[in-house]
Amino acid sequence: MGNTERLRRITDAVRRAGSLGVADLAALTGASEMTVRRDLEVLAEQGVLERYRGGARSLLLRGDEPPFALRAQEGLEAKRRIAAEVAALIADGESVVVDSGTTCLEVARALRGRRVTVMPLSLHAVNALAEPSGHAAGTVTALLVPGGRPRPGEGALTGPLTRASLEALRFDTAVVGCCGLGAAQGLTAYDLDDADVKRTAIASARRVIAATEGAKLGRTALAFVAPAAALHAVVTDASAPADELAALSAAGVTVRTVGTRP
Amino acid sequence: MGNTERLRRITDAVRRAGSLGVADLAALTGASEMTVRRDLEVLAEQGVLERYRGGARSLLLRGDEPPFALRAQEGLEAKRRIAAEVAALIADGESVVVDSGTTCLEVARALRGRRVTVMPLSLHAVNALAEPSGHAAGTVTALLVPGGRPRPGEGALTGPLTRASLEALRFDTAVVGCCGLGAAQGLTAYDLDDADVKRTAIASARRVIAATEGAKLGRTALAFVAPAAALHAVVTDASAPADELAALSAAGVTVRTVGTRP
DNA sequence: TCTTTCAAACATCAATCATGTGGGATACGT
DNA sequence: ACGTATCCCACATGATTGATGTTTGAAAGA
Repeated sequence: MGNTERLRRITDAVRRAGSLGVADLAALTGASEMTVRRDLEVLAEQGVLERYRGGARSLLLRGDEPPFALRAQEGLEAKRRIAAEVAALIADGESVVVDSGTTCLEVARALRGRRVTVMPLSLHAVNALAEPSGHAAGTVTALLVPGGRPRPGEGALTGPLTRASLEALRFDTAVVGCCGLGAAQGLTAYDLDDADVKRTAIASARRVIAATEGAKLGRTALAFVAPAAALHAVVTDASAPADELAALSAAGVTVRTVGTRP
Repeated sequence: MGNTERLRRITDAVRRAGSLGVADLAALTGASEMTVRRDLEVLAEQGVLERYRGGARSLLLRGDEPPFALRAQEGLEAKRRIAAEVAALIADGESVVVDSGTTCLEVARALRGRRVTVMPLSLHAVNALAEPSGHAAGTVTALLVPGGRPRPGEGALTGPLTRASLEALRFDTAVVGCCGLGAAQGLTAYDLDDADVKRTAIASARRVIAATEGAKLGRTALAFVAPAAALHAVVTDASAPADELAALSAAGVTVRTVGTRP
């Protein structure tokens, strides 16, 4: 779909300006007003913006995270590389709990077909691992679904059922994503329920790997999950600030950076 | 996709004959050999049959149930009507657990957008209820995902995690499907794990509705789930044998038959 | 070795989707 | 209430995808 780029530009423009007219957006994107309207309808359904007669205003005023569908596209290449590196750290036969989020979704995809037991914490990842992996008979990846209520849009499973599912099991490895990470502030997330799930996942795993884009390093989000010392390894990309990496390393975390180029 | 019909015919022909050549199937379906080969590949991936050089042999020799994708298409109209009737029996605000199986999948679809809390016991139904219902903001249907291991193909969630999820909750209504049902033999299923889940679901609901095609009435499958008296209502279609319906009625079950014609 | 069968590559057709255009309906400002 | 700008509903068009068939070189089995 080539409309993704246009949706992104509309989202950005509206967010930057606060609100914008349909005509402005049509001029900006080069598309017709009708197309812009259809786009706005889509974005309004995703909760990105709110429509009013003549234009739209952004609902993501501040540090709110953009909707899943958009984030999943951004920096896909880097996420894939990070995911491949994480998958390489996981041995056959292991049991792994994989967090929600777009980076971890790629990790789930990278584990598809591997001889491992996986419990993904988001519906997106569940779908990525269920069935369509091909050979229905010779399926080697064992899939475990946790209970919970899916958070709208994210598909992230949360709540007491998720907690109970995690507490009933012990994993070799937990792969967690984050919204912010640093040696000083530890691992943080935007959503309180998510943070709770992450914490429980970390508690039921022997080894914890954080998978995150470099841009998240040094940032802090609302909900505290765990101190940096709770992590055994961090896999990130080359865009990560060097001082943060050094600080994490000094805190005893194994740091792995995947190149931005092949 | 118009290929469904051809897939069904190939499946039937191979099952009837035990094994068949590619040329025979091409002649039977009127399609080219290449298309038949591609179909066989698909069916082999679904575990329906096994390929060998020159043809394929059926893997569903006995009373095994055909794969989910095929069953989901058969009698869709009747299933939709049954599902609509079941949905009409459920009041707004109720919490409902919906069993796995193709008929119950339609029930889940029928509940989409209703102001109810739903816990579906299969991944297919989870996907039918998650997100793409439109308005991300004004989503009224509360979705609860049970834990468990999805049974390959079926997507039916089973095992201790599923059991634990069910035992942690109490529902107003359980909608269960079945592979066999009768006043004498009770409600039965093919799969032992499924039967266990069904039993647990029934135990944690105040009211139990069985939704099933008429053809299942009077049949018996391997695993016993519950006596007919455990059911409060049965919704089926006009193809159900009258004597079975009468016997169920006599056992104190409310019987509802939806017409085959609108 | 030779024949049959298979699968990758290309061509074709239909279906679907994205987009644009016109016209009638609708909402907002005055 | 009126007028105008805006919106949405159809329908048309171009692009993309998916299913099917044909060809052809490779591979399996006799």
